[in-house]
Amino acid sequence: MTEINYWLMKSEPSVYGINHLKDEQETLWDGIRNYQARNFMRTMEIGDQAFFYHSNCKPPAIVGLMEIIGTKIIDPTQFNPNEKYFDPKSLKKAPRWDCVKVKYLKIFTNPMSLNDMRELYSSEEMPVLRKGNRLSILPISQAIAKDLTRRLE
DNA sequence: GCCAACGTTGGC
DNA sequence: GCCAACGTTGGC
Repeated sequence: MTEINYWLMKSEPSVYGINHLKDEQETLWDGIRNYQARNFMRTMEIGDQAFFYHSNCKPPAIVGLMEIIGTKIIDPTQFNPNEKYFDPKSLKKAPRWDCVKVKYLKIFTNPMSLNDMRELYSSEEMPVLRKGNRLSILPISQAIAKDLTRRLE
């Protein structure tokens, strides 16, 4: 049995929330312009699962679950001058940014807020709790993922 | 709206 | 390669 990996992916609900994903069912997770976050995406594999985190809202929380269904996809927004995420320094020959495709799995009836997470886990075991961590894509350990899955229904 | 934390840029 | 200036994230 091969083990899947788990991730946490942030998005602002006013920009693209879990309900948007539920409506669309699938989406490209594009617009990531941070190398660390990009590098995490590059290690994702099809079948991995990601917890959907609502950021910059009240309260910040894990609200849903999704599955990675496509990897190492060149982010099309980097080449479009009309796009917010246009990167004039990215060359078609050597694209700087790529992304993954995700599929909606579920919305949790009882989301887990950032405060809840702080009470349940330490910042050592859960990177999203680390002070000043602004990365929008982060790994989640097997142990935490298991616990989250058990608590979130 | 504030601001701490941190990433990126670019002059030198 | 250093580092000041600047931009962004995101909790509060």
